[in-house]
Amino acid sequence: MSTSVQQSIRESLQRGFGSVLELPWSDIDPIVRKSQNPEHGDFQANGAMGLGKQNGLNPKVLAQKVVDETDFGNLVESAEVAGPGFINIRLTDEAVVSMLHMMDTCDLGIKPDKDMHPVAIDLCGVNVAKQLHVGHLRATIIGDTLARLYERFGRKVYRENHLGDWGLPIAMVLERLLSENINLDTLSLDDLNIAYKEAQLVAKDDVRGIRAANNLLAGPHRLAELEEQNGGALDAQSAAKKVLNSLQQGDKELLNNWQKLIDCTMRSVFTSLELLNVKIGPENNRGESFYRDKLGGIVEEFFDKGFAEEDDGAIVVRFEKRNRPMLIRKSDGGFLYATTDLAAIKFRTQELGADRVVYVVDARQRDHFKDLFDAASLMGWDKTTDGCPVELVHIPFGSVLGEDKKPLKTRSGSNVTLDSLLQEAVDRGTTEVMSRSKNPKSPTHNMSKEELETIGRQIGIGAIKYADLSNDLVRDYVFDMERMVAFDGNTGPYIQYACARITSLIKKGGVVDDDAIIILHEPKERELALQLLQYNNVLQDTVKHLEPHRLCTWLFELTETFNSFYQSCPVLKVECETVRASRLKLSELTRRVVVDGLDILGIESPNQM
RNA sequence: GCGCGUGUAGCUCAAUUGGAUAGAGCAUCGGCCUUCGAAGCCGAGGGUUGGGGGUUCGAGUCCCUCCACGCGUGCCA
Repeated sequence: MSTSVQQSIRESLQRGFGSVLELPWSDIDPIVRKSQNPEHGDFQANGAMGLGKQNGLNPKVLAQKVVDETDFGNLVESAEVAGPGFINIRLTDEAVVSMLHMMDTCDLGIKPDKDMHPVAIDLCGVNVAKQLHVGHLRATIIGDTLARLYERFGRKVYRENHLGDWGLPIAMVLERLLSENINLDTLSLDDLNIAYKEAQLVAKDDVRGIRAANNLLAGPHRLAELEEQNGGALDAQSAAKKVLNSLQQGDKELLNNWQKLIDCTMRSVFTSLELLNVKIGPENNRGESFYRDKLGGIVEEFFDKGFAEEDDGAIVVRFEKRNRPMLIRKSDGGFLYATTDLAAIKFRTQELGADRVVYVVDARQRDHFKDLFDAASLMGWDKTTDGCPVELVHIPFGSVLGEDKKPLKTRSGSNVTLDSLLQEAVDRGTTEVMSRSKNPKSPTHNMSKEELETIGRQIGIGAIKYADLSNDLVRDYVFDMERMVAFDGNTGPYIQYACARITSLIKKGGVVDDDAIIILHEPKERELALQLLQYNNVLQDTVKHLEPHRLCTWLFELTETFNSFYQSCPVLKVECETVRASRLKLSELTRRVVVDGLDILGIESPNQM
């Protein structure tokens, strides 16, 4: 028997439908779902309506025949036909108990994926000389969570931090700093950031761009951006090009200085990433500079295969299904980010051997990834070298908005840095924990300041991450710190709190008996058991759609279900020893699942709070 | 102009990808602490799913058409 309830029911019904319809059972989808309404049983099968129609049978008659024919073993207590042809199924308590015991292993019933190819995830997207801001928040934590999810299924994951560490922007910063004789060894990221902005301001002579954008009726966002860049000193730009040229020639001293900019940036970045509790370190750095010597070859390859052509001095790749071409080389011979991305996609599929490449990049770059993926498949990089088809996926996430529903800015109108955001969340979490610990009844009452700060940090960071991951990724969301760190409602702290209560309950109850038998007499016990059995399904669903909010919603439901159970079913105070052991075991299983689920979301589970 | 996306309760969001009476949480109102952590539990009110057509046993979900907002739109990343 499989630990996935749904799978077991599905297989039984596949055989049932197969025998009634005289069709190969493996082709049949009985569409088994968890029932929304408890009155309709534990699960329902919706397949009879469609299959009846396809085979010229009355769906209700078909459903009844299937119910009569299907051998559910000891799994099902009742299977009834309702409405236009729903099959409502209620499981036997014995089956629920037995599957729950099977889930009670160290992997919690999650079996490794059969696919042994690695997964590459493009995430974070740091730019050298630029401070992390809210925009990086999503690319980082969504990417890290997807990585953890794949790892939970035993997949090897390459977290690819595709640094913006090469090209004209960096050369401009470097040129500017060197020309002002600034000591690169004592530089702070703030200094760098200022230099970056100044360099951007002076070096971009983009009047033509504004005119073109006006003609094209570009959005206000883009226009503002272009106007900001206007101001044009061409000599600054040519000086920067000289620096870039020397860098590309391999000038030792210059490269040495360039490395200092990267080191300075990454020192600060890794401090933030560590606070964020994401598994991204120096080993994940593989930025634009890594691909710098491959770009010419990439363009050559497109030429060789006849997919590239010259147009107005630039090199473009054209696609049959749309007019918009992809530029892979500028008319001045320089390369673009598209070229680097092509080199990266080739590396990831052909050298790393990934059969899934996931790009966690904001939704505004949809068109770019369409082009990129189509170009990659023209070149045959949509298959690994051992012939496995590669899935290229862009996760287009929405923007983080302020209260005014515009991209989040500080009061003065500048970008909100990630550090300031995280610090505020940590402060709020810590304040709450501290104030709660003043209560003599609180388990945190006698804790040291350091311990309380640790918990405050776990809560604050967990709040931000949960708020981000718990809604549909493609949508923009309004950043509301107040709501995120609230301890009631669908928030990270609510789940952490529920988990802390279970932990302390178990601690108080002494040892959990591994051999205890689970007993389901009370409706709330059964409800909790059924919810726990969904874990496998939810994780598979989450990894299939790459939508963390599915896991979030389910975890919230699980903790709600537990709290409800806990309210009506005494655990430690129940008289009957076997019931006590059973409820303790249910609690322990819940705790382990919540901790595991939160860990996939990159959220810590404090024992007290 | 063209392309892409979004629109669900006062607010913030779900809806098992076409399934049964559209569900949660905040907020509001009403109950439950001398009993395992009340950061909790139980209950109530609140909806023309942006509008209008269509497809079918069944549509928030698919198709068409309007509307509103956002984003993108050839040498930035």
